[in-house]
Amino acid sequence: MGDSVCVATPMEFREMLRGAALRVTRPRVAVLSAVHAHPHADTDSIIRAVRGHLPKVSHQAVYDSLRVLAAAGLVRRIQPSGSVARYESRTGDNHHHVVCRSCGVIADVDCATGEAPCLTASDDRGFSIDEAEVVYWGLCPGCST
Amino acid sequence: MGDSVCVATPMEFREMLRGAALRVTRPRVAVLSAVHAHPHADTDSIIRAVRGHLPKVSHQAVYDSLRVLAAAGLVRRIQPSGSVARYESRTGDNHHHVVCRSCGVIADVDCATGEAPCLTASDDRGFSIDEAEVVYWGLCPGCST
DNA sequence: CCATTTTCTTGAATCAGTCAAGATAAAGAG
DNA sequence: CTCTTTATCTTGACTGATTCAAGAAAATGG
Repeated sequence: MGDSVCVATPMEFREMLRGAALRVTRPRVAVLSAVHAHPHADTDSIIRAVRGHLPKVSHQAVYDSLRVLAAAGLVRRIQPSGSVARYESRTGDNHHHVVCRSCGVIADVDCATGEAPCLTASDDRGFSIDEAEVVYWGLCPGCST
Repeated sequence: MGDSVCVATPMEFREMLRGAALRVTRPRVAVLSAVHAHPHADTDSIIRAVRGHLPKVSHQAVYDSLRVLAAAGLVRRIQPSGSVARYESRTGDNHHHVVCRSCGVIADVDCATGEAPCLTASDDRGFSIDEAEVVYWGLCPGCST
C-alpha cells in the first residue's frame, strides 16, 4: 500500500476538475489522485487509498465522486463480467483490456486496428454506435504456468 | 409472456444435455429451453419463464442450471457493464453484441472481421488469450429518436 | 462575508447472487 | 425392476457491492 505513484500534482488534479466544470472538493481530488495512482483498482481499494490521505471520507462520497468523474470523462469505469466496477485514468484513447480468467488481473492493450476502427460493426442493427469495448480473456503470465 | 418461441423439441434439449455428459433433469431442460426461447434474458426472466412450465422450481436450481449449462458451453453468459447476467444460446460462433445505453436492449452482431481474428491483440502483454469479447455501445433505433 | 447550490455524512435499504444442510431424483449395476 | 451411489434440488439464511434519503457541511459567485 505504500506504493502510491504520484503521477500528477494535487494542483493539476484541481485544474482537471475545474476544466471539467466540477467543484473542487477534497474527496474528489483524492479520488482522482487514487485512480491515477492505482489503475484498474476497484471501488473498495480506492476507498482505502483515499482514506490514507483523508481518513474520514465516507464510502458514499467516493461512490459519488467516481460517478461524477466518470460522467465528466476524467476517469473511465470498466467492469469485466463477474468483476466489481474498476476505474482507470486513461481515457479517450480507445484502448482495451486483457483480463486473467484465473486471478482477475487486468492489463491495458492498445486497439489492434489503430485509431478507432473497432467502432465498425459488421451490421449495426440500426443502432447508432459510439463506442466499441473489447475485452480479451485469457491467462496472465503468472497464472499460465 | 405468451410468446414462447419453440426453437427445439424437449427431446432435442435432453440430447444436448446428454451430449454434454450432463444429467438430464427437468429444471435443466426447462432452463435450456427458456434460454433458447428468450435470447439475452436475465436470470429473473428465465426463472419466470421456467416457472411457466415448472411452477415449483427454486431460483437456486435455475442459478445452478445456468452455471452448469454455461460451463458445458450449451449457453453463453454475457454481462455488459452495469447490467445483471444475461444468457443466450448462440455459442461458439464468435458473435458480439450491441447494447443500447438508454434502454439496455441487446442485439447480436457478427464478428466484423470474420472468423476469429478479433482474437489478435496488438500486444498480448504476455497473456495467453483464448477469447475476445466485443461490446458495441450506442442507442437502439427506438431510443435514438 | 453571505447566500445559494452542490456535495458530504450517516445510516438504512436493496438486490443479484451465493452458501449450506438436508431431501429428492437420476444413472448405472445387478 | 430395485438398489446404491452420487449429483441435483429445495429451503432459507446470508453476503457484499451499490444505492437511497435526509440533514449537515462546504464550495462557488457576488
